[in-house]
Amino acid sequence: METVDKKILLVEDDPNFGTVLKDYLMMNDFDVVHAKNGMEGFEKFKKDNYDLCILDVMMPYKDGFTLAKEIREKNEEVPIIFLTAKAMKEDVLRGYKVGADDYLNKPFDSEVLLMKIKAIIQRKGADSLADSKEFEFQIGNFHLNSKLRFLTLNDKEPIKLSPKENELLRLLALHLNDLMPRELALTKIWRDDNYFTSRSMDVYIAKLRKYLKSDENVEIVNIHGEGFRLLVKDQVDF
Amino acid sequence: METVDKKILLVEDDPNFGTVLKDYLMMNDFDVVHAKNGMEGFEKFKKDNYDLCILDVMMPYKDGFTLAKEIREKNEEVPIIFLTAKAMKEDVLRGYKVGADDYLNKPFDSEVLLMKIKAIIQRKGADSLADSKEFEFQIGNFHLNSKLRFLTLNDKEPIKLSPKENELLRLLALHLNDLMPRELALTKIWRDDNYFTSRSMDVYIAKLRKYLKSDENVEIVNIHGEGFRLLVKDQVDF
DNA sequence: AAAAGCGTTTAACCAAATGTTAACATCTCT
DNA sequence: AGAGATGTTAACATTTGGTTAAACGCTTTT
Repeated sequence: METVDKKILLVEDDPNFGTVLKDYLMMNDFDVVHAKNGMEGFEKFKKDNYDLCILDVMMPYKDGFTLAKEIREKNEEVPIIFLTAKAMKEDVLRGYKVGADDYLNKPFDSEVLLMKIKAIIQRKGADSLADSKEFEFQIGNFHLNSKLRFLTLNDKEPIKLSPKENELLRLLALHLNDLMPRELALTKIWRDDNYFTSRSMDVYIAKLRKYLKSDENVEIVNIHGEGFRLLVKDQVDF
Repeated sequence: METVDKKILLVEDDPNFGTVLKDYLMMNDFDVVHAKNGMEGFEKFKKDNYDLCILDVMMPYKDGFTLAKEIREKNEEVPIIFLTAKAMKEDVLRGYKVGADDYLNKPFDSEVLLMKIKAIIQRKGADSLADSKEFEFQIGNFHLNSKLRFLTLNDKEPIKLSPKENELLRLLALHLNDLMPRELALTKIWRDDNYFTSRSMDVYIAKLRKYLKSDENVEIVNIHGEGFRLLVKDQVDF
């Protein structure tokens, strides 16, 4: 699933600490944008989509809480972790009130931060893709580029997909290992849910199965009366 | 779904601390089940469905990490918070590795814990609102995914359930250890309460019993003239 | 303009999954 | 004991899905 590195917004005014932390996170395969204060942090936040925000509490011009509140107004979902030097109880409570996901006291262990980041992103990650404009998917050993309508297995010659094949596989990939309801595909792709469109969809499922057959760990399974499930066996986590 | 209190499993061997914490949480409108050790905690976990687990790390017989791992095998979703007296880095990392959602060092501020609990439960709730997380159940050693219509026992091959089997088991699980009235299933699932639907339901009860037979601690008992009760017995208690 | 290529739909047939009913055995309550 | 409720199994009916191939419509090629 992890086609693209997770994007982190780091807002930290201490240039030394900020740079070290940024480098450390980048070494661990995160895509980090570093803002030097609350203002800049908010500007950067508005310009891009982040998977996580790490905010220093004590900052000039605009403190971490205020920034968090502004971020929450724009986006209720994005996880927020606070960094703070002082561990005042009031601060901690205030942090959770503005919707923090976690809280870390400086100095902290970088490995611990990393674990927290992974834990938090992993939990959030699952369904945030649901409506995004993602067009690249990893499906077992396959790679689907649904913009170019290519399905590639390792270094084999890419399979060209027809528009319907592509849309259907993309919908399945968006619900990877989960149910993709029949009705969803019919309304989204065929724009009509009746006997014939449903039969047509089955024909396309058969076509996709034929393509996917060359990786035995990938399978489209039917859930009778409900829909289909694009299943990837033998999954490895990071 | 009804607005029922959130159910918390608290596993803490220190009787004083455990009781105080339980009372505090209950005062704050949580439904708390208190287990005195890891074994008991796991038994309790299997017998019911919880919104959150709070596990002490240092416990006799079975420590919090081991317990967390067992819980994770049964349920990948339920949030876990660790309590620990010592704040060893290795422990913290180990906790996150087994899928912790948070970590607290004793002594901690109860208000902070409350905030964390609320943040975590809220976060989970938001994530799963899209497809309403009301479809995963723990039934003894079984795990029911009523969205994918799977009934899984430990690492065995999942049993595929038919729509009616699934709906019926789900209704029973919603009333775990409690009466599930005949009439409820008939009106909700069969949409008609007559002689034939009632016989049909009995056929499905028989099918479910056959599936559930492989865990002798799980049983569907009849309450003559009233309905059925999905019962999870305890195996160990000390 | 006819032929060929392509994506899609329709049709037909078969296989699998699901649900209902009937028949009979057993249990529970009075 | 006896009536009604429940348990179990199997036959049967129905619904849904899988597959193949032909038909259709559209665009490009000859």
